[in-house]
Amino acid sequence: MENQAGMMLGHIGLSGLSQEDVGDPINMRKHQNMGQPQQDIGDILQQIMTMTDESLDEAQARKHALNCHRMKPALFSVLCEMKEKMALGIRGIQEEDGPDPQILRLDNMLLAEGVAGLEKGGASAAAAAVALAAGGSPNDGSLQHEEYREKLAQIRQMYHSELEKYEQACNEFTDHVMNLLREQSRTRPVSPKEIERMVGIIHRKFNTIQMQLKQSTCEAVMILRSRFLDARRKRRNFSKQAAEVLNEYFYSNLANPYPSEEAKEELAKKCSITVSQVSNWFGNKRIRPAKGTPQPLQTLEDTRHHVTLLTAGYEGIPEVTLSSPCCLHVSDVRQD
DNA sequence: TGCAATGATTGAAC
DNA sequence: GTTCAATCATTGCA
Repeated sequence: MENQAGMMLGHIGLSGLSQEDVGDPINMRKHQNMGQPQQDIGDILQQIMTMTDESLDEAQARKHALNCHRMKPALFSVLCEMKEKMALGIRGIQEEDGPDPQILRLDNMLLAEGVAGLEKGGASAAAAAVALAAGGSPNDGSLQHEEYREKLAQIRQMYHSELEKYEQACNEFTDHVMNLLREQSRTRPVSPKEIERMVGIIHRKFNTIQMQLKQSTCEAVMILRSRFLDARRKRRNFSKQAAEVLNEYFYSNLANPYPSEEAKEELAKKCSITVSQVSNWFGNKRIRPAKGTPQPLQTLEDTRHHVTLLTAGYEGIPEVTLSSPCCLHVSDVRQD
């Protein structure tokens, strides 16, 4: 032990210092290589090394004496400095600055999904978006919409409660470590900078845990989202009334069954479906040959042929003069 | 249960 | 961007 103390003294360059020099770190550095053993410092270290062999009371008394020793601050200051230079400098390089881009990405995603940030708006908007994507109207208050919102709220609640727990644990642990280090700094060289660095390390560790929480929350939201988006294939037939409205438009515009954007919007409103559903319906209707219903006539010749077929076998029907393609129903022709 | 009807999706063409 | 054509997947009926 004594040898170790001697080695330590030599190692940290405390040999050859006067009392005044040791009291003043600047002067101490000046004399670091001067070779004369310094009795006071030696005594202190000697006492530290032998303290473990003493009884608790004796040790406490000695500890107190050491704490009050006039050379103690100087010794700790030098030890801290050496420690800083030898060990902690390497860690300093690894310290990162600025927010982690991955955390930023996760934060943005959670914000967009309505999990992070204020509940109003975000969650509802996300739910509405999913409802729309699933083919429903955002205003229809469908069960799916409600269910999605409910599940999202559950995820949100769990996320916030876990986040709160982590933050609380982080603060508690940081306080604990800081108090511990402050306490220990009375008996071993722990500089405020080292405490600060330790706090940084703890925060980074907790940030990593937080990132994992954010990541798993994002995954949960994605799974939920895909589950509800997959429900899009679970189609519902349009109501009879909606089908009637769409058919009416289609057959009234057989010559040009391509509703304008405005017409689509109006039809969508009338049928309580989305514009894209209207587009889908017309797209399907145009290419699918309807049984027993007239199809769009592309040319004037087609229309004339159609009229000829419809009027065949009927007498007294005036000749129809056509200047453009159109569509006639049997009921249009069979009249007195 | 099989099958036709039908809403939705996808990829190519424009 | 829209439209078409092929296809998928579900619904509803006999």
